[in-house]
Amino acid sequence: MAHGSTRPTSRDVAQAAGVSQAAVSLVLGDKWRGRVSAPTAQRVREAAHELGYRPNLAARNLRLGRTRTVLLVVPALTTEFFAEVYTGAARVAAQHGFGVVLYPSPEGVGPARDPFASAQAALDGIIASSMAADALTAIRGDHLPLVMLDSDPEGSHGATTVNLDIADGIRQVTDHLLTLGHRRFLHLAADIPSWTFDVRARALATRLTATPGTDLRTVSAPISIDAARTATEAALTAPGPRPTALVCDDDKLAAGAYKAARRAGLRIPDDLSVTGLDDLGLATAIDPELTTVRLDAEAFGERGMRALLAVLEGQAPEKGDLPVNLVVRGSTAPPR
Amino acid sequence: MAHGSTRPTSRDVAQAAGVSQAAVSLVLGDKWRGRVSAPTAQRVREAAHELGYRPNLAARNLRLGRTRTVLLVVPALTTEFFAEVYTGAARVAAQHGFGVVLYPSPEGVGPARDPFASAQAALDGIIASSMAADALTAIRGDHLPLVMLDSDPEGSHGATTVNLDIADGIRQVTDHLLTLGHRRFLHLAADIPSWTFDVRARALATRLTATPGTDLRTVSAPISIDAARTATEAALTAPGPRPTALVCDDDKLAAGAYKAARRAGLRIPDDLSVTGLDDLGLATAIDPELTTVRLDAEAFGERGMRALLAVLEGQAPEKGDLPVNLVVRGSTAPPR
DNA sequence: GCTCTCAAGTGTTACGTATAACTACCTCGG
DNA sequence: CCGAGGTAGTTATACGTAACACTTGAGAGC
Repeated sequence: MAHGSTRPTSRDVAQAAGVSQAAVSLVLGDKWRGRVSAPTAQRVREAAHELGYRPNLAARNLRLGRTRTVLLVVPALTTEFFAEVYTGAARVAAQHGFGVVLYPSPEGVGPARDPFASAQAALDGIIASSMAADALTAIRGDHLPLVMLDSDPEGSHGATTVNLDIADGIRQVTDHLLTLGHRRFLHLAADIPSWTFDVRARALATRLTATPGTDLRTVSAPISIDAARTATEAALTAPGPRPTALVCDDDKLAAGAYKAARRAGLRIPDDLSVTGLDDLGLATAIDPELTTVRLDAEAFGERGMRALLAVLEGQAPEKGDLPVNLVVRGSTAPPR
Repeated sequence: MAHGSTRPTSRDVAQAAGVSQAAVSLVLGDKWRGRVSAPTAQRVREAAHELGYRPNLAARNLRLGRTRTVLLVVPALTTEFFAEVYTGAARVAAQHGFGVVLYPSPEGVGPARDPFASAQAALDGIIASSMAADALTAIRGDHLPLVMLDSDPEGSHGATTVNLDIADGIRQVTDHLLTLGHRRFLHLAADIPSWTFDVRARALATRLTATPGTDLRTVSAPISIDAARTATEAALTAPGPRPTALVCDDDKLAAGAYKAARRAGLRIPDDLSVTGLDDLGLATAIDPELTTVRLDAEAFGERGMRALLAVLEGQAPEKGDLPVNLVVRGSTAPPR
C-alpha cells in the first residue's frame, strides 16, 4: 500500500468501467467468455490498466482458501547447491502459477524458529531438505502437504520423499578409486546428523567390506573448509600406514582436505587422491580440479516441486531416485 | 489447509473455550490485559493449543492492510554473498515481526518476470540490489517503499540507498599494491552494468591517474570462473610489458584469474599479484589465499532492512556507507 | 402471442481476522 | 442510594475478492 492515497480495488475499476465489481472479477480472472461481452471486457481491462490496479493477494488468498505459495526449507545457503534447488523448484512452480518462498534455517544449531512466523506467508505446501530437519517439528504441527528432499523413505511419516541416488554416486567414486588401485581409504564425513550423510557412509563401507584387502578409516568434521582442514590434517599425520584415497562427503570438505594435504607436504593426486560430492563451482576453482560426483541440483528442485504439485492435486508423484554421475578430474590418480 | 478436515479458526477456539471470537483475538494478539480475566485468557490459550490453531495469515493481512512481509530482490544466488545479505535482513526483520521473501532474478538476462507473480506474497516494502535492476521496472509500478542496495544515490528516483564503501575498498587495495611497488596494473572488471562496478573502475582509475608513473589496462568478463580465465589469459599474453598487479572486481573473477595465471606459467604472487573483492569462502579455498576486501554482507543486509523499517515508520534511515576493509593474504607481494 | 433459451450482466455472500463500540455487572465514594 | 469508573466480556463490522444465484432483455421457435 502506498503512503498517500490508498491503492485501487476491483470496485474502483468497476466504477471506472461502469460495470459491477463482479464483472471485473470475471474479466480479470479470465472467466468472462459467455458472461461478459467482448467490448465490455476490453473496457474493464483498460480501466484496470489505467488505474494501475493490482489484485489484493491477501483478499484473494482468503477467498480462495489457498495461496499458490510453497515454502522451501533448506539449511543455510553456504553453498550454491540449495540456491540451485530453489531455482529449479521456482521454475516449475512458476509454470503452474505458484510462488516459492525460501526459508533457510538459521545458521546455529538448536530448534529452528518457527518458519511460518518468519516467512509470514500463508502456504499450500512445503518442501524441506532433511538437512534442515530441526525445523520440521514446527512444520509437522500444521499437517500441510510435505515433500522431503534427501530423506529416509522409510522414516518420513508418510511425507513424500524425493532423493538423489547418492549411494550410487559413492559406489561410482569407490569403484573409480579401486580401479586406480587404491586400497587404503579415508572417509571425511560431514558431522551433521542427516540421512543423506548416513547413506554415504553406508555405501562406502558396503563396497569396501565386499572388497578384500581394503582398509577404511573415518574422520568427521562440520561442513567448513577450516574444520575439514583440521580434521584431515590430524588423520593424515596419525601413526600407521597413510591412506592413499580420501573420499569426502562433499566438495567443501574436499577443499579443506586440499589445504591439509598441502600443509602435510602431500601432493594431490600423486601422494593422495581426493574426491568430493556435489560438483559445486568450487570443484573447478581449486587446483587440481576435483574429481567429484555431479548432483543436478536444479533437476532436484524441479523434481521436488513436481512431487509437491502432484500431492496437491491428489496424484501420485514420480518414483525413482535421480541419477548422479562421476566427473573425473585431476585430483585422482593411481597410488604411487 | 489440510486434506481431510478443515483447519481450526479462531471461532473454533472460541467455542472450545466458551468465549466469543473477539476474546480469542484479544488474548492471542496479547491485547487482553484489562479486557479479559487471567483465567479466561489461560483457557483460551489452552484451547488454541489443543486444537493446533494457527491464525489464517491471509485473513489477518486483509484485515490489517499490511503483511509484515518484505521482498528482497537479488541477482542469482551464485555466491554466498546475497545469501548472507538475506541472513542479515531476515534477522533484523524477525526482530520486528517481519518476514523476508527472497526473489533471485532469473539467471538469464532480459527483463525479469514479475516478482509479485512469482513470490505470490502481498508486500509491505522492497529491498533490491542494483545488480538485479532489470527487475525494477516491474517493481516501480506499485510504488512500494523501496530500498536500493549498492546503487547510485543520485539516480535512484528518491528510493533510499544503502551502500558499502566499495570505493574506499578499492582505494585500500590500490594503496596496498602501490606500497608494494607495483606500477603496471590490470583491472579485471565485471561485465555487468551496475553502479557498484562503475564505482570500482572509477576509484581505481582516479587513484592511479593521481600517481605518476603508473599504467592501467582493463579487461572485462561476466562473473564466472571460466569467463574470467579466458579474458585474463588473453590479457596476460597480449604484447607489451606485462602487468604485475591484477585488481579483480570480485573474488570469483580472481579465482578465474588464478587459472589463467597458471596456464600462462605465472606464479602468484611472485610473477603476478592478484586481489579480489567480497571475501567469499572461495578466497581462502584457493592457493595462495586471496588478498581481498572484506564486505560484511550480513551487516549490509541488516542495514538495508533497518533502512526499510525506518521508511515504513516514516523515520529517517541511517546515513553513511558501511566500512569495508582490506584483508592481506598470500596473493600479493612486491613485484620481482 | 407466448414460452424458452441464451447472453450479459448485477446483487449478495462468505472467507477469518482485528478492533471499535457497546453492554452488563460490580465496587466504592459521597 | 446513586452515579462514576473499572472489569470482563460480547456484538457488529470491514478489509477485497470470487463465485453462486438471480435478473433482465432480446430473439428464436411454434
